[in-house]
Amino acid sequence: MVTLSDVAKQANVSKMTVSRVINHPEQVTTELRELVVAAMQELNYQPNAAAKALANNRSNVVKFLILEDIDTTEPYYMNLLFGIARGLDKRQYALQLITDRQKLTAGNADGYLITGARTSDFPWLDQLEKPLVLFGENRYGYDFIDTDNKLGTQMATKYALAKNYQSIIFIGIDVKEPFEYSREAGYINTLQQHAKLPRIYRLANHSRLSQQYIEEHWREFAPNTCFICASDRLAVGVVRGILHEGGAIPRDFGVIGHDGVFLDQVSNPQLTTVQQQVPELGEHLARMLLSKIAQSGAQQGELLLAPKLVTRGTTRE
Amino acid sequence: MVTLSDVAKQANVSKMTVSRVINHPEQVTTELRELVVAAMQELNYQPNAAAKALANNRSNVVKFLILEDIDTTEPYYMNLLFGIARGLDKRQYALQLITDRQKLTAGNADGYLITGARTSDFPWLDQLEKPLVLFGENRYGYDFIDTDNKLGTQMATKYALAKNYQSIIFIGIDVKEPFEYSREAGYINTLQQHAKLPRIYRLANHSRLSQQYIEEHWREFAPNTCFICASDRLAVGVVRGILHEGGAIPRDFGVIGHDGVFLDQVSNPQLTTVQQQVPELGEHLARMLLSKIAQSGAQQGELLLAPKLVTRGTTRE
DNA sequence: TTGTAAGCGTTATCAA
DNA sequence: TTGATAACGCTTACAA
Repeated sequence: MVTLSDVAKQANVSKMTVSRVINHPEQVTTELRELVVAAMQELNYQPNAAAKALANNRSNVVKFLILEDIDTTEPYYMNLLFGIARGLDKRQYALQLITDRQKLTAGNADGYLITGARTSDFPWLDQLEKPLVLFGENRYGYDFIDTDNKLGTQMATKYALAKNYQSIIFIGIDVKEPFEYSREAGYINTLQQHAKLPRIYRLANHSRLSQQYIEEHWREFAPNTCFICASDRLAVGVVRGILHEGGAIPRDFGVIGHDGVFLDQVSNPQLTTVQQQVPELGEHLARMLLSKIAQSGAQQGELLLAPKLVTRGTTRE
Repeated sequence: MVTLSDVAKQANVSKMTVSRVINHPEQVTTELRELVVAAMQELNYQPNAAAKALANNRSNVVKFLILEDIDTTEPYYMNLLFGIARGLDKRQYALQLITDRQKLTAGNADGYLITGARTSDFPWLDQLEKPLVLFGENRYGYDFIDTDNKLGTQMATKYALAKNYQSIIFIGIDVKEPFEYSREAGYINTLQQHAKLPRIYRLANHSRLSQQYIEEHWREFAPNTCFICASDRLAVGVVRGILHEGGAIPRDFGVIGHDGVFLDQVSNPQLTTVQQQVPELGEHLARMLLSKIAQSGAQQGELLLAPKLVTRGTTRE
């Protein structure tokens, strides 16, 4: 294994000069810096993360806690995880996946990424001693990153209006969480701007339930209606319900989902959906946490990433 | 931060005794050991992974390389990842996710977990200097863990026969990989034992293709046929094709998938499928790699985990 | 600007 | 069986 000392010898300088070239290059003269850089390349020097971590009183590990039930976690998290991994990689950070909150404080970590946190979790979040970034909106001042949920449903609703669907109905998820409020708000705002009355139904997030709902209330839905759904799961059920009742998609009925991960593509027809930029969200999560760690816990604020409206088979051309 | 020294003081012993209690407890007398354990608990001692790693010339990091295209990786890997995480956690190991093989040897790691490796990858795998375990069958002597693919299709085929489907057709994935050969072998064996002739069709792994295939060859399939599919994707397409042609599932046509992750449940009707024990596979992967690391790279052999046949709506009661 | 020395928390080695 | 010492590779603090 090539160490700092090896590089130092090769470049005829002290270990410290090599260390400075890596961490504070501006403190080193250009000639020495170039000598050292050349030596590092020649020897293919790979810094030892453990030694660095020990000297810095760090662990170079970040924990990712998923509070939602795994069985229900759709493919979504896979993409998020890859984004996080990409963000951590650049700084040689590794990841620990946690599903049991008890294990969060066991072992070492420099900070925490937490998803699925609800209001009831905030008390124990406050007890944590390491920097923390949430994935998902909250209104209590925790740093977070999320999709711009409001913008997403605004885009979807505007699109449905532009495609001349007369009646626009929102199928929401029956939870009292900020992401759902934001999605509903985007829908309501846009309708109001067009002097239309909102119609919102809320269901647990299962395709079976939304399918059943559509079938049972079929007579209430006139042709020329578009359903804006708070998830692709709900959207898939709505599509099935409409097809089961003999409705024509996309001619008489439009359906727009939300999330845009996997399910939208395997469904038939493929869903028009508000696609979250999941890997990018993950990468920003990692970046925000690392910079919070570097700034010894300083507040980072919030970051909303714009989603993309992907138009496919469940809305008019 | 509580260190070994703190515990040592508290217990009135030397650091080394504390270290031994942790790593070689059999070398310490019972009384001292109890004293030390008590002190560790009282102070809530958490070993410093970085220091341990440095002293052991380890990194306490394992890299997980995914060679397949992420976009096509279904939810499957999420579960695998959680299994791996669980296996690593117990020994305070952290994970780095890699999708770019170039990055595998950048930075530090004590070993590699690799999935999606094909024969063409073996040359560069041989160049790797750290212990390595593959996820997925291979016949070149690399240590690996996989589902017992042959057993899975045997179970599926026997079940179809037991349910009195007369004709049993295999819809395979059109790749030349051991897992596919094993799945086909399980099907062929079982049919031969029942003096029936195998019928195998191979397609790329997309539901659209299998649906299309069924529709285009519909007249070739007599009622009382069961399709054994090499993936849930293919199975979902087969179901759609049958329904589209007006076939009755499960009365006249049975469909059995393979994998049992997510897709089987969101499909309608829910699939009968050969369900892989994915989190367990992940946990065993981690365990095998850690023990290989501990044994400085000793051969670990192969491990096949039995899948479960989950019977649902696409086969007869 | 560069180098020296000490220390981060742990473990292996060797001596008692 | 237990303890003192040195070492792992790096960085901070201080000296030159």
